[in-house]
Order: sequence, then structure tokens, then C-alpha cells
Amino acid sequence: MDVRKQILTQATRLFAGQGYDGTSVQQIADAVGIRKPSLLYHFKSKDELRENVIAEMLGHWNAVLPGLLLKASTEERFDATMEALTEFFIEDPDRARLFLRETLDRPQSMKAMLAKFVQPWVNLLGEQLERAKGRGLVRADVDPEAYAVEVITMAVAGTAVIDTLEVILPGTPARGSTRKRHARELIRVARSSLYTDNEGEK
Amino acid sequence: MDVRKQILTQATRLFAGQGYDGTSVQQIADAVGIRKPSLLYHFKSKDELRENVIAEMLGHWNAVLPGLLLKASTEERFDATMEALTEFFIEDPDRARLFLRETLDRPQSMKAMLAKFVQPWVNLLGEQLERAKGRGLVRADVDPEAYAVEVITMAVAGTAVIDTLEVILPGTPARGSTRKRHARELIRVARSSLYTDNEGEK
DNA sequence: CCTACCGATCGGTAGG
DNA sequence: CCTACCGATCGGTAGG
Repeated sequence: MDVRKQILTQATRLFAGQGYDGTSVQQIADAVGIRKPSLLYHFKSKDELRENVIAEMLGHWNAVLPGLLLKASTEERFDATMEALTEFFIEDPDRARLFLRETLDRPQSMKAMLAKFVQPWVNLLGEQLERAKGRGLVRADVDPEAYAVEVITMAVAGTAVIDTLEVILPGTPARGSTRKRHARELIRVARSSLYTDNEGEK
Repeated sequence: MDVRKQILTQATRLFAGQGYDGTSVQQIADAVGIRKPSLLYHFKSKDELRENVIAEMLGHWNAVLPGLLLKASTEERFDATMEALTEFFIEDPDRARLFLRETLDRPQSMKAMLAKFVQPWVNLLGEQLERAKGRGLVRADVDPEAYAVEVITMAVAGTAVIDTLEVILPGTPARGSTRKRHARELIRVARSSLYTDNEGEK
């Protein structure tokens, strides 16, 4: 029964690209190559399908990020933490778009998810940044949690819209290199606004 | 005939909050207090209404920003430019949400608008940052246009979702102060990742 | 600015 | 996983 996975894949792609309200169950069924009632046999309602799409994304999140974040933060390589976070979204822009749309469309349910899956990590990171501040490693004027929120926003939203915003950038060289240019500058901004001094990383 | 303005106001509010596809003409008519066909007398179609809502936003943009940006950039107060930009969106979060949704929903038409209304300013800013770089005022590793895109993204997206993301921030003091905390850290990040040295601004 | 009404599409169900 | 079908709502029109 991996028609379920096909449905989830197509639903993710369409919800990310056109939004939940802008996507009909019919369109998803067409993309999979089945009839609408067949889709509704696997997922009782459009809303249940949406919940499963979100759950799948949070699954990736929970499988991949904790290891990266924990490792990076215990070593006090905060920039590596930010790079890992950025890569998680850049790897699959649909993830970023879905996340952003869900935040706009269902702020209340997103609040609950953020409280459960993101806040603990931001708090942990915040404490460690606070300590690093005391030791002069991190700038004194940094607001740790607010800083984390800004970087997360920049990573998610930047990745979600960079293909559209690239029209602003003049020298557009090879295909897809705009994403790299975005990623590089994002990391640079995140890093240089955090540390008291450059550590000489390329 | 300021029922037209009422329609535009309610449409802006509802499109920003629920999206274009998530808002029916009926809902907008109800919010204004007229019948659906009456609304469609003022705006021939839902799509024409959307275009007018966007045009109104771009009108504000063109009326307010050029002066601010030109003044700030000729004085080489780039951080003031960024502050002005941030304030433009923070002043009315619906503006940021609408802008973000339009970028997600209609990337092609947004590309055309960006090329016309934003790219010239980013180019100008880019040239000035490049010169400031040569004089050692701005960090050597800054990618001027990419930097501008990151800051714009942070300002727009941050303002659009901060009310939802505030659940991540622990010490939530007074009402609405989360927005100020967001604005302060955004400016700090933008500034400290741009200049070679602190100029001592509070 | 209204009443009355239209065809098309929506999410979803019955029943096999 | 399908055919057949449902009531509700969609954007929009006729006509006044």
C-alpha cells in the first residue's frame, strides 16, 4: 500500500505550491492517478490528509534535527547549528513553503506545534548563548531567543521565496546558484551578528 | 462612494489573514455589510479586487519608501534604510502577510512587481554598499544585494509571523512588546553583520 | 445597491 | 479502488 505515500508526496507538493485552500482533493487524486473517492478511502477527509502531511514533516524534523542541534550546541559551534537548520530547509524548499503557509493559515495550531517541537531547542540554545555571552565569546547585546527566532525566520522564509526574489539579484550566473548565494549570505549574517570576533572560518 | 474603500479595507484584512483562496466574495461582502452582487458592481471580479488590493499596497510603498531610502542611502546611513524598511511593515503587519502570501501564491506576477518596484532600489543600495566596502566602512565579505534580500526577507516574514512565533520566546512581558523585541533584534542583526566596526549607536 | 438565479466545482457518501 | 451521486458553496450574471 504505498499509494498512501504517493498521496502524501503529491499533497505535500501541491499544498506547498498552491496552499491548502488553493488545492482540491480532485487535483491531488489526478496527480496520483486515482479517483477522488479512492483518495478519501485512505484519508477520511481533506483535513486529515493535511494533518498527515504536517505530521510527516515534523517526523523528519524530529528524526534529523535533535542530533545535529545537540551535537552542535554542546560543542558551542552555534554557527554549525544554524547551518544545519538552514540546510534542513534548503534541502527541500517545499518543506519551508509548507511550514510558512501553515504558520500564516493556522497560527493557533502552529503555536501548539512550536511550543512542543521548537521551543525546547530554542530555550536550550538560549541558555548556552547566555553562558557564552558571559565568557565574552558572544556579543553582549545579543538577545539569545530573539536572535534564534530571527535566524529561523530568515532560513525558512528565505528558502521559501528565494526562487522568486532572485529577480532582484543582478548577476545571476548558473542555474540554482542563487540558492547557494542566499545560503552563504544567510550564514554570514547569522555568524557575524553573533560572535564578538571573527574566528577566521572561510 | 467610499464603500469602495471599505471593500478594499476588508478585503485586505481578510486576504492577509486567510489568503485569497481562503476568502470568499461573500465573506468580504458580509464584512462590509452589503450583498455579494453589490460588491461585484464595484469590482467586476474577485481577481480584479485582488489586483486593486495589491495596487493599493504598492501605492503606499511608492509614496513612502523612495524618500526614506534615498535620504538614508545618500547619507550612507544604511542601517537607517533598514530601519525604515522594517518600520514600513511593522506599522501594518497585514501588509507583510499580504506581501508574503502573494509571493507564495503568484510567484510569476510577484517577480514582475519586484523587478519594477524593488530591484532599482536594491541595485542602488548595492552600488553604495560596494563603494562603502572599498572605503573600509562595510565588511569586505558582504554580498551587497544578497544582504539586502536577507534583510528584506527577515523584515517581511518576521513581521508576518512574529505573533505566532512569540510562543517560542520565554519571558513575554507586556502586550505587543514581542514585536518591539523582534524589531530591535532584527535591526541589531542587520547592523552588526554589515559594518566593520560598531559606531556606538545605542 | 438589491432579488433572483446560474453552471461549475467543492468535499464527501453510498454501495459495491 | 471504482461508479454514481449529494447538498453546499463558489464566482458571477440578469434585470431592475
